[in-house]
Amino acid sequence: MEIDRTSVQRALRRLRRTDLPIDTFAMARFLIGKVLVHDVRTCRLSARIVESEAYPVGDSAGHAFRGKTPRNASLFLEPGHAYVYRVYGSCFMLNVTSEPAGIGAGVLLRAAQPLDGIERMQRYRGTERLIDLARGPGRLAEAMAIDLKCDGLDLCARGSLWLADTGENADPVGASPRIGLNRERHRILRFYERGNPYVSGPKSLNQ
DNA sequence: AAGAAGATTCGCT
DNA sequence: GCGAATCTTCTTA
Repeated sequence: MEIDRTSVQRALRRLRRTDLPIDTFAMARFLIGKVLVHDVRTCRLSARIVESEAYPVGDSAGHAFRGKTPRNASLFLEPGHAYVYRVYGSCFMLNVTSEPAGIGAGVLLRAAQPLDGIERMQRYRGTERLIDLARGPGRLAEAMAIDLKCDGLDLCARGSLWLADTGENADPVGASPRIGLNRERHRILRFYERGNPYVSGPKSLNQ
């Protein structure tokens, strides 16, 4: 039977820190099929994560590569914290930290399938098109009301921004080089749910 | 002090 | 497909 992913009657189990892998590669795969939830006032925004990118230790494209600074400090928190930064003047990127405290690494959330709060997301995004609400990291952040206020939040605390497991079986996960990078462009560090139309990037990367 | 680059998006051709 | 928008951070191109 087809699983209904549009119903608000959805079983969302809050992920605890002990549920998370303590490894950047494993975290990037693990997050595919999980749900990102942001409770803003009385409205719940939620979306199923369908695409991620790993920025592991030693990656010269990673923001932690040259050590800890005020901007990237959140990357050095325990696994399951949010690292949010602004790029190109107007876009926010949401990452989930993925290594033990003191080690800077994370996973970028690149695309998601909207579940709850779709009307609100449409307003934030300025478009009705479901497929475009969170397809791309900047769009995902805008749809989910993620900005610098979310930087450093613990996604495993009882806060408004959290991760959930639906209990559904994960679909097959594909891998490819990352998108939009010059450094380390050869590495296979992007993960996506195969065949999911909410995944971003060119078709050639989504086989 | 100034300039380039950047984990992107949107609108136009 | 291409280029502008937009602004913070890091480098000295």
